[in-house]
Amino acid sequence: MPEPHPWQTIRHEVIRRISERIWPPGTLIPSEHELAREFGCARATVNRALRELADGGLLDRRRKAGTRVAVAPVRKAKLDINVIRFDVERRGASYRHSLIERRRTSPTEPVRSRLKLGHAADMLYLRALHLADEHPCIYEERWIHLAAAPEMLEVDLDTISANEWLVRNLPFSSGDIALSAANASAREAALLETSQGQALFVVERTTWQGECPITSVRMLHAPGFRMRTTL
Amino acid sequence: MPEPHPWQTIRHEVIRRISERIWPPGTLIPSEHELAREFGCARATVNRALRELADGGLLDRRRKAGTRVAVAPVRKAKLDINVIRFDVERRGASYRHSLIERRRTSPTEPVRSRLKLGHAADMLYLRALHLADEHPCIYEERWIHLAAAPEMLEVDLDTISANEWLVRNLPFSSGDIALSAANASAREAALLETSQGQALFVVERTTWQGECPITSVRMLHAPGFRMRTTL
DNA sequence: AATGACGTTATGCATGGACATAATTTTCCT
DNA sequence: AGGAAAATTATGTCCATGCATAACGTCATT
Repeated sequence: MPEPHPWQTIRHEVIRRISERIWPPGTLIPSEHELAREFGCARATVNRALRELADGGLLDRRRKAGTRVAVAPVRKAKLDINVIRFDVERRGASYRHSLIERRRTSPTEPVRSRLKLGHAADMLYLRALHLADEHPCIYEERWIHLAAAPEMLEVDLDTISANEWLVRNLPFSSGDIALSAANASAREAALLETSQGQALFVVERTTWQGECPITSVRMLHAPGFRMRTTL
Repeated sequence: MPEPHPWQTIRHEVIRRISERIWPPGTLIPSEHELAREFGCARATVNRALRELADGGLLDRRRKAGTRVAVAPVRKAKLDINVIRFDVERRGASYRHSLIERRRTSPTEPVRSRLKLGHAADMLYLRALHLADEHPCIYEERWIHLAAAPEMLEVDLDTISANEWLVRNLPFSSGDIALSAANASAREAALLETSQGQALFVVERTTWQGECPITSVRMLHAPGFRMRTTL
């Protein structure tokens, strides 16, 4: 068995002491100096281990005050936001996507406010369906800010999905995501081959390049979809 | 304005070069040695910056092969999993929770398989409502493995929610989360003061201490709930 | 008793050097 | 030509040390 690196060993040992209540929640744990002496390593190595745990929410660290086991841990779960095609293909299904509508227009008021655009703007409005093994799995409605992505007008959206083109060509610097649930409208139900009123998992995402909004999308997942993660 | 630390400056500069397509997706960026020379700092400092970006999915790093700008970035969004009471109180509402049912029993088959328990086990089954300003915001159904948390039998669940007690007293080492959407049953609708069939946001969470399952919970959020995060 | 200055202390970050590891490239042998 | 072995190289990690910074405690002053 290959021996793990020291900082991983330390991290694991700290987790053990916390989960076995050797260091119950709220405990002030030994300083980096003391732990470095205990584990026979440099302080930087202890720091690396403790910093990772603090990032994960298991420890609270403050200068001078020391390091405490978090009392009410705000655990951080990492969600992987992937290109839809990859998710589908990883499940062993064939991927296809189909454009339903493509219109060059001005955004409606709610979209403008979501993108923090005060004025009207030249945008592309898309509606598309993502299919796994020819069954619809996601229906998306998307606004694309043409000032941020003028090349989008030339892209053949039957070959590549807007999402994938954007991700490949406009690596964004920030974005926000909202997850919620909504009842399917009659139109949405028809597209997703389900019935009106069916509960759908909704992902809304807006991405920015610095101050400039790029795209805002609302994705409705077919019934049965579950987003999983670990913590 | 206080000047940020060198590694943050470097991280930011790398993000800039990626988002402005100075280094388009797929580019092999300079080695740590070269960047260290360029920024006039130690290689470890560059390493810290690049490692963070690779963790976030913006860079792909491989020994010898070098560091590339991710082609199809799997962006990582961090979800904060908090104690419900905090979320409610942070919104400026008063929090209360109310126990609906408390039963000591054996788990049903689906619960057993979710907890990876082959045999029957002594468990506590709880149903409870979380209220914000006296309006229901979450209805939860929870199973607690008494072998892992025997003290749970003594806890006054009108004073503290099961979730909060567990989080404070049994810091867990791992867990998994599934997010989905479901239509409200008649009973669920009544509890959440909504109508049957309403789309609800569902969070299912199972936590473990090493190999030993602690608790499995299904939380139904009242209509309008949105889980937000950034990336 | 409240306030403010100051020393102490634990974490945060940086440095420069080193060795480890993985993967590519080159060389050498068959 | 084909394949094995060795050199190369970029990242991964570690160490010892040092300074920077935030915050707690103490003690003197108002």
